[in-house]
Amino acid sequence: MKRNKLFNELNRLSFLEKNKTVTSFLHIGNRLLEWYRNNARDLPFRQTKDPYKIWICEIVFQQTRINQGLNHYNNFIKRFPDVKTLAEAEENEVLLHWKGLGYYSRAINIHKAARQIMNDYQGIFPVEYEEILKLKGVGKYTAAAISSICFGGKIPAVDGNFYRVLSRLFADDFDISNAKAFAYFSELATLVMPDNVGDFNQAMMDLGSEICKPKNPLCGECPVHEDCLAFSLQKISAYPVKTKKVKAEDLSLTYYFVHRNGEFLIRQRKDDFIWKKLFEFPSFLPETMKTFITGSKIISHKLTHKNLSIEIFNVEVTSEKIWNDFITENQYLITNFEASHEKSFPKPLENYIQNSLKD
DNA sequence: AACTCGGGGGG
DNA sequence: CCCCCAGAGTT
Repeated sequence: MKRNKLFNELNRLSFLEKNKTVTSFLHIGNRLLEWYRNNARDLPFRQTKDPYKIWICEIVFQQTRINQGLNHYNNFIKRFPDVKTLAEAEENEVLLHWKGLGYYSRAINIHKAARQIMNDYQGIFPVEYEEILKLKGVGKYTAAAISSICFGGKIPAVDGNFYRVLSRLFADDFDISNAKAFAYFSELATLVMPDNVGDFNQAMMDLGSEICKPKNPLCGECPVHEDCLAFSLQKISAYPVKTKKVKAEDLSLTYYFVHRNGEFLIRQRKDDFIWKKLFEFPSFLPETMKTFITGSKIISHKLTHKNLSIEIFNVEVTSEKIWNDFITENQYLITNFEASHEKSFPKPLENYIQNSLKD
Protein backbone atom coordinates (compact mmCIF):
# COMPACT_ATOMS: atom_id res chain seq x y z
CA MET A 1 0.00 0.00 0.00
CA LYS A 2 1.32 3.36 -1.00
CA ARG A 3 0.82 4.97 2.38
CA ASN A 4 2.69 2.29 4.31
CA LYS A 5 5.44 2.33 1.76
CA LEU A 6 5.92 6.03 2.31
CA PHE A 7 5.95 5.69 6.07
CA ASN A 8 8.43 2.83 5.88
CA GLU A 9 10.57 4.80 3.54
CA LEU A 10 10.67 7.55 6.08
CA ASN A 11 11.48 4.99 8.78
CA ARG A 12 8.95 6.52 11.04
CA LEU A 13 6.10 5.26 13.22
CA SER A 14 3.11 7.19 12.03
CA PHE A 15 -0.04 7.96 13.88
CA LEU A 16 -1.80 5.56 11.56
CA GLU A 17 0.48 2.67 12.43
CA LYS A 18 -0.13 3.24 16.10
CA ASN A 19 -3.86 3.21 15.48
CA LYS A 20 -4.45 0.46 12.99
CA THR A 21 -8.11 0.14 13.90
CA VAL A 22 -8.76 3.55 12.45
CA THR A 23 -9.04 3.26 8.72
CA SER A 24 -10.64 6.47 7.56
CA PHE A 25 -10.70 10.12 8.48
CA LEU A 26 -13.10 11.15 5.78
CA HIS A 27 -15.56 12.53 8.33
CA ILE A 28 -13.00 15.23 9.14
CA GLY A 29 -12.92 16.42 5.55
CA ASN A 30 -16.69 16.36 5.33
CA ARG A 31 -17.00 18.41 8.51
CA LEU A 32 -14.53 20.93 7.07
CA LEU A 33 -16.64 21.19 3.92
CA GLU A 34 -19.74 21.86 6.00
CA TRP A 35 -17.88 24.48 8.00
CA TYR A 36 -16.57 26.05 4.80
CA ARG A 37 -20.04 26.39 3.32
CA ASN A 38 -21.06 28.58 6.27
CA ASN A 39 -17.78 30.31 7.07
CA ALA A 40 -15.88 30.83 3.81
CA ARG A 41 -14.17 34.19 3.62
CA ASP A 42 -15.72 36.57 1.11
CA LEU A 43 -12.85 37.10 -1.32
CA PRO A 44 -12.95 38.50 -4.87
CA PHE A 45 -11.69 35.24 -6.40
CA ARG A 46 -14.20 33.03 -4.59
CA GLN A 47 -17.08 33.72 -6.99
CA THR A 48 -15.25 32.45 -10.05
CA LYS A 49 -13.77 29.33 -11.55
CA ASP A 50 -12.00 31.28 -14.27
CA PRO A 51 -8.60 29.57 -14.31
CA TYR A 52 -6.92 32.85 -15.24
CA LYS A 53 -8.17 34.59 -12.10
CA ILE A 54 -7.51 31.60 -9.87
CA TRP A 55 -4.00 31.35 -11.30
CA ILE A 56 -3.26 35.03 -10.67
CA CYS A 57 -4.62 34.89 -7.15
CA GLU A 58 -2.58 31.78 -6.35
CA ILE A 59 0.61 33.48 -7.52
CA VAL A 60 -0.14 36.74 -5.72
CA PHE A 61 -0.82 34.93 -2.46
CA GLN A 62 2.23 32.70 -2.48
CA GLN A 63 3.96 33.45 0.83
CA THR A 64 1.68 36.47 1.11
CA ARG A 65 -1.17 37.13 3.52
CA ILE A 66 -4.59 37.98 2.08
CA ASN A 67 -4.69 41.50 3.52
CA GLN A 68 -1.27 42.29 2.12
CA GLY A 69 -1.99 41.20 -1.46
CA LEU A 70 -5.67 42.00 -1.94
CA ASN A 71 -5.21 45.44 -3.52
CA HIS A 72 -2.45 44.12 -5.76
CA TYR A 73 -4.72 41.30 -6.92
CA ASN A 74 -7.64 43.63 -7.69
CA ASN A 75 -5.47 46.15 -9.52
CA PHE A 76 -3.76 43.38 -11.47
CA ILE A 77 -7.06 41.86 -12.65
CA LYS A 78 -8.40 45.29 -13.51
CA ARG A 79 -5.42 46.10 -15.75
CA PHE A 80 -4.88 42.55 -17.06
CA PRO A 81 -8.36 40.96 -17.16
CA ASP A 82 -7.33 37.99 -19.30
CA VAL A 83 -4.35 36.00 -20.54
CA LYS A 84 -4.16 37.80 -23.87
CA THR A 85 -4.01 41.24 -22.30
CA LEU A 86 -1.29 40.08 -19.92
CA ALA A 87 0.73 38.39 -22.64
CA GLU A 88 0.66 41.51 -24.82
CA ALA A 89 1.74 43.83 -22.01
CA GLU A 90 5.31 44.98 -21.39
CA GLU A 91 7.21 43.15 -18.68
CA ASN A 92 7.93 46.44 -16.91
CA GLU A 93 4.25 47.21 -16.60
CA VAL A 94 3.66 43.80 -15.02
CA LEU A 95 6.49 44.57 -12.59
CA LEU A 96 4.89 47.94 -11.88
CA HIS A 97 1.73 46.19 -10.73
CA TRP A 98 3.87 44.04 -8.44
CA LYS A 99 5.48 47.06 -6.80
CA GLY A 100 5.89 46.57 -3.07
CA LEU A 101 4.64 43.00 -3.06
CA GLY A 102 8.01 41.23 -2.92
CA TYR A 103 9.34 38.05 -4.56
CA TYR A 104 9.50 39.85 -7.88
CA SER A 105 10.37 36.77 -9.92
CA ARG A 106 6.67 35.96 -9.52
CA ALA A 107 5.83 38.95 -11.74
CA ILE A 108 8.45 38.00 -14.33
CA ASN A 109 7.28 34.39 -14.40
CA ILE A 110 3.60 35.28 -14.50
CA HIS A 111 4.28 37.31 -17.62
CA LYS A 112 6.31 34.51 -19.24
CA ALA A 113 3.57 32.01 -18.40
CA ALA A 114 0.94 34.20 -20.05
CA ARG A 115 2.97 34.10 -23.27
CA GLN A 116 3.40 30.34 -22.80
CA ILE A 117 -0.38 29.95 -22.70
CA MET A 118 -0.79 32.08 -25.83
CA ASN A 119 1.97 30.27 -27.75
CA ASP A 120 1.72 26.67 -26.52
CA TYR A 121 -1.99 26.39 -25.68
CA GLN A 122 -3.60 28.78 -28.19
CA GLY A 123 -4.65 31.08 -25.35
CA ILE A 124 -6.70 28.34 -23.68
CA PHE A 125 -5.68 27.68 -20.09
CA PRO A 126 -4.39 24.08 -19.82
CA VAL A 127 -6.74 21.71 -17.99
CA GLU A 128 -4.49 18.82 -17.02
CA TYR A 129 -2.41 19.04 -13.84
CA GLU A 130 0.78 18.00 -15.64
CA GLU A 131 0.27 20.72 -18.24
CA ILE A 132 -0.54 23.42 -15.66
CA LEU A 133 2.66 22.41 -13.90
CA LYS A 134 4.68 23.35 -16.99
CA LEU A 135 3.79 27.04 -16.65
CA LYS A 136 6.57 29.28 -15.36
CA GLY A 137 6.15 30.04 -11.68
CA VAL A 138 3.59 27.29 -11.19
CA GLY A 139 4.74 24.54 -8.84
CA LYS A 140 3.03 21.53 -7.33
CA TYR A 141 0.94 23.54 -4.88
CA THR A 142 -0.37 26.07 -7.41
CA ALA A 143 -1.02 23.44 -10.08
CA ALA A 144 -3.03 21.43 -7.56
CA ALA A 145 -5.00 24.49 -6.49
CA ILE A 146 -5.90 25.51 -10.05
CA SER A 147 -6.65 21.94 -11.08
CA SER A 148 -8.94 21.24 -8.12
CA ILE A 149 -10.73 24.59 -7.98
CA CYS A 150 -11.27 25.08 -11.70
CA PHE A 151 -11.29 21.62 -13.26
CA GLY A 152 -12.29 19.17 -10.55
CA GLY A 153 -8.81 17.71 -10.12
CA LYS A 154 -8.44 15.41 -7.12
CA ILE A 155 -5.12 16.70 -5.81
CA PRO A 156 -4.56 18.26 -2.38
CA ALA A 157 -3.03 21.75 -2.53
CA VAL A 158 -0.49 21.24 0.21
CA ASP A 159 0.83 24.48 1.63
CA GLY A 160 1.78 25.90 5.00
CA ASN A 161 -1.81 25.59 6.16
CA PHE A 162 -1.87 21.87 5.39
CA TYR A 163 1.37 21.33 7.29
CA ARG A 164 -0.01 23.09 10.35
CA VAL A 165 -3.56 21.69 10.34
CA LEU A 166 -2.60 18.10 9.57
CA SER A 167 0.35 17.97 11.96
CA ARG A 168 -1.98 19.14 14.73
CA LEU A 169 -4.89 16.89 13.78
CA PHE A 170 -2.64 13.83 14.02
CA ALA A 171 -0.18 15.21 16.58
CA ASP A 172 2.38 14.40 13.92
CA ASP A 173 5.93 15.51 14.57
CA PHE A 174 7.16 15.05 11.01
CA ASP A 175 9.61 17.91 10.43
CA ILE A 176 8.04 20.32 7.95
CA SER A 177 11.49 21.63 7.03
CA ASN A 178 12.35 18.12 5.79
CA ALA A 179 12.49 17.97 2.00
CA LYS A 180 10.03 15.08 2.06
CA ALA A 181 7.43 17.01 4.03
CA PHE A 182 5.46 17.85 0.91
CA ALA A 183 5.13 14.18 -0.10
CA TYR A 184 4.40 13.13 3.45
CA PHE A 185 1.63 15.64 4.13
CA SER A 186 0.19 15.11 0.66
CA GLU A 187 -0.27 11.48 1.61
CA LEU A 188 -1.75 12.44 4.96
CA ALA A 189 -4.12 14.85 3.23
CA THR A 190 -5.59 12.13 1.03
CA LEU A 191 -6.81 10.33 4.17
CA VAL A 192 -8.94 13.33 5.10
CA MET A 193 -9.83 14.55 1.63
CA PRO A 194 -13.46 14.24 0.48
CA ASP A 195 -14.61 14.11 -3.13
CA ASN A 196 -14.99 17.87 -3.50
CA VAL A 197 -11.28 18.59 -3.45
CA GLY A 198 -11.56 22.16 -4.71
CA ASP A 199 -13.67 23.24 -1.76
CA PHE A 200 -11.66 21.07 0.60
CA ASN A 201 -8.42 22.79 -0.41
CA GLN A 202 -9.96 26.20 0.13
CA ALA A 203 -11.53 25.08 3.41
CA MET A 204 -8.09 24.07 4.66
CA MET A 205 -6.74 27.50 3.72
CA ASP A 206 -9.52 29.32 5.54
CA LEU A 207 -9.28 27.06 8.58
CA GLY A 208 -5.53 27.57 8.69
CA SER A 209 -5.72 31.34 8.49
CA GLU A 210 -8.83 32.00 10.58
CA ILE A 211 -8.93 29.19 13.18
CA CYS A 212 -5.88 26.94 13.16
CA LYS A 213 -3.51 29.91 13.22
CA PRO A 214 0.23 29.57 13.86
CA LYS A 215 -0.11 31.25 17.25
CA ASN A 216 -3.12 31.42 19.56
CA PRO A 217 -5.36 29.17 17.45
CA LEU A 218 -9.10 29.40 18.17
CA CYS A 219 -9.58 25.73 18.98
CA GLY A 220 -12.91 26.41 20.68
CA GLU A 221 -14.34 27.52 17.34
CA CYS A 222 -12.68 24.77 15.31
CA PRO A 223 -15.16 22.46 13.55
CA VAL A 224 -12.82 19.49 13.96
CA HIS A 225 -11.33 20.04 17.40
CA GLU A 226 -12.97 16.85 18.66
CA ASP A 227 -10.93 14.94 16.10
CA CYS A 228 -7.72 16.86 16.81
CA LEU A 229 -5.17 14.75 18.65
CA ALA A 230 -2.91 17.69 19.50
CA PHE A 231 -5.90 19.48 21.00
CA SER A 232 -6.93 16.50 23.13
CA LEU A 233 -3.32 16.15 24.29
CA GLN A 234 -3.17 19.91 24.95
CA LYS A 235 -0.03 20.08 22.83
CA ILE A 236 -1.19 22.40 20.07
CA SER A 237 1.81 24.69 20.38
CA ALA A 238 4.14 21.76 19.74
CA TYR A 239 2.98 21.53 16.11
CA PRO A 240 4.05 21.78 13.44
CA VAL A 241 7.64 20.72 14.13
CA LYS A 242 10.18 22.79 12.21
CA THR A 243 13.88 22.39 12.94
CA LYS A 244 15.61 24.31 10.19
CA LYS A 245 16.25 27.95 10.93
CA VAL A 246 17.73 30.40 8.43
CA LYS A 247 19.80 33.22 9.79
CA ALA A 248 19.82 36.62 8.16
CA GLU A 249 23.14 38.00 6.99
CA ASP A 250 24.16 41.65 7.06
CA LEU A 251 24.48 43.47 3.75
CA SER A 252 25.46 47.08 3.06
CA LEU A 253 24.37 48.94 -0.07
CA THR A 254 25.36 52.38 -1.32
CA TYR A 255 23.24 54.55 -3.60
CA TYR A 256 23.61 58.03 -5.03
CA PHE A 257 20.45 60.05 -5.52
CA VAL A 258 21.80 62.06 -8.45
CA HIS A 259 19.43 64.88 -9.35
CA ARG A 260 19.27 68.18 -11.22
CA ASN A 261 16.27 70.47 -11.81
CA GLY A 262 13.81 67.97 -10.39
CA GLU A 263 15.10 65.06 -12.44
CA PHE A 264 17.05 62.10 -11.06
CA LEU A 265 18.91 59.10 -12.45
CA ILE A 266 17.92 55.46 -12.28
CA ARG A 267 18.78 52.13 -13.88
CA GLN A 268 17.20 48.69 -14.00
CA ARG A 269 18.58 45.79 -11.96
CA LYS A 270 19.40 42.38 -13.42
CA ASP A 271 17.12 39.38 -12.92
CA ASP A 272 19.43 37.74 -10.40
CA PHE A 273 20.02 38.42 -6.72
CA ILE A 274 17.48 40.61 -4.93
CA TRP A 275 14.84 42.95 -6.36
CA LYS A 276 14.87 41.33 -9.80
CA LYS A 277 14.51 43.87 -12.62
CA LEU A 278 13.42 46.64 -10.29
CA PHE A 279 14.75 50.17 -10.74
CA GLU A 280 17.36 51.69 -8.47
CA PHE A 281 19.70 54.67 -8.14
CA PRO A 282 23.32 54.64 -9.34
CA SER A 283 25.58 52.82 -6.90
CA PHE A 284 28.83 54.37 -8.13
CA LEU A 285 29.99 57.96 -8.36
CA PRO A 286 33.25 59.14 -10.00
CA GLU A 287 35.63 61.23 -7.92
CA THR A 288 34.94 64.31 -10.03
CA MET A 289 31.29 64.31 -8.94
CA LYS A 290 31.77 63.82 -5.23
CA THR A 291 31.96 67.57 -4.71
CA PHE A 292 28.20 67.62 -5.46
CA ILE A 293 27.36 65.46 -2.44
CA THR A 294 25.34 67.50 0.03
CA GLY A 295 24.61 64.83 2.59
CA SER A 296 23.60 61.22 3.14
CA LYS A 297 21.03 59.13 4.88
CA ILE A 298 21.20 55.57 6.22
CA ILE A 299 18.16 53.34 5.92
CA SER A 300 17.77 50.01 7.69
CA HIS A 301 15.66 47.48 5.83
CA LYS A 302 14.94 43.86 6.71
CA LEU A 303 14.49 41.11 4.18
CA THR A 304 13.78 37.53 5.13
CA HIS A 305 17.41 36.48 4.81
CA LYS A 306 19.17 39.81 4.93
CA ASN A 307 19.55 42.79 7.18
CA LEU A 308 20.19 45.67 4.82
CA SER A 309 21.93 48.90 5.68
CA ILE A 310 21.45 51.29 2.77
CA GLU A 311 23.38 54.54 2.62
CA ILE A 312 21.93 57.03 0.13
CA PHE A 313 24.01 60.07 -0.76
CA ASN A 314 22.21 63.17 -1.96
CA VAL A 315 23.98 64.44 -5.08
CA GLU A 316 22.77 67.74 -6.47
CA VAL A 317 24.54 68.30 -9.78
CA THR A 318 25.01 71.99 -10.64
CA SER A 319 26.99 71.50 -13.85
CA GLU A 320 25.00 70.63 -16.93
CA LYS A 321 28.04 69.23 -18.75
CA ILE A 322 29.00 66.90 -15.91
CA TRP A 323 25.36 65.84 -15.61
CA ASN A 324 25.12 65.01 -19.33
CA ASP A 325 28.50 63.25 -19.46
CA PHE A 326 27.64 61.11 -16.45
CA ILE A 327 24.36 60.00 -18.03
CA THR A 328 25.76 59.13 -21.45
CA GLU A 329 28.81 57.33 -20.09
CA ASN A 330 26.74 55.09 -17.84
CA GLN A 331 23.49 54.86 -19.80
CA TYR A 332 21.35 55.91 -16.89
CA LEU A 333 17.66 56.70 -17.32
CA ILE A 334 16.33 60.11 -16.41
CA THR A 335 13.08 60.37 -14.49
CA ASN A 336 11.29 62.75 -12.19
CA PHE A 337 8.98 62.35 -9.25
CA GLU A 338 5.83 62.06 -11.35
CA ALA A 339 7.29 59.68 -13.93
CA SER A 340 8.86 57.50 -11.26
CA HIS A 341 5.35 56.31 -10.37
CA GLU A 342 5.46 54.36 -13.62
CA LYS A 343 8.38 52.23 -12.48
CA SER A 344 8.79 49.65 -9.77
CA PHE A 345 11.35 50.45 -7.08
CA PRO A 346 12.46 48.41 -4.05
CA LYS A 347 10.47 49.41 -0.99
CA PRO A 348 13.20 51.42 0.76
CA LEU A 349 13.96 53.38 -2.44
CA GLU A 350 10.25 53.92 -3.04
CA ASN A 351 10.01 55.40 0.43
CA TYR A 352 13.10 57.55 -0.17
CA ILE A 353 11.60 59.01 -3.34
CA GLN A 354 8.36 59.78 -1.54
CA ASN A 355 10.21 61.56 1.26
CA SER A 356 12.42 63.50 -1.15
CA LEU A 357 9.37 65.39 -2.36
CA LYS A 358 8.69 66.83 1.07
CA ASP A 359 12.22 68.28 1.34
C1' DA B 1 18.66 18.47 -0.97
C1' DA B 2 19.85 23.03 0.31
C1' DC B 3 19.61 27.80 -0.72
C1' DT B 4 17.48 31.97 -2.22
C1' DC B 5 13.95 35.16 -3.23
C1' DG B 6 10.27 40.56 0.01
C1' DG B 7 7.52 42.68 2.67
C1' DG B 8 4.22 42.89 6.32
C1' DG B 9 2.14 41.59 10.57
C1' DG B 10 1.86 39.25 15.15
C1' DG B 11 3.49 37.85 19.65
C1' DC C 1 13.48 39.94 18.16
C1' DC C 2 11.68 35.84 15.91
C1' DC C 3 8.12 33.60 13.39
C1' DC C 4 4.99 32.97 9.60
C1' DC C 5 2.63 33.66 5.28
C1' DA C 6 -2.52 30.38 -0.79
C1' DG C 7 5.87 28.36 -2.77
C1' DA C 8 8.97 28.16 -6.78
C1' DG C 9 13.43 28.28 -9.16
C1' DT C 10 18.17 27.35 -9.07
C1' DT C 11 22.32 24.88 -7.84
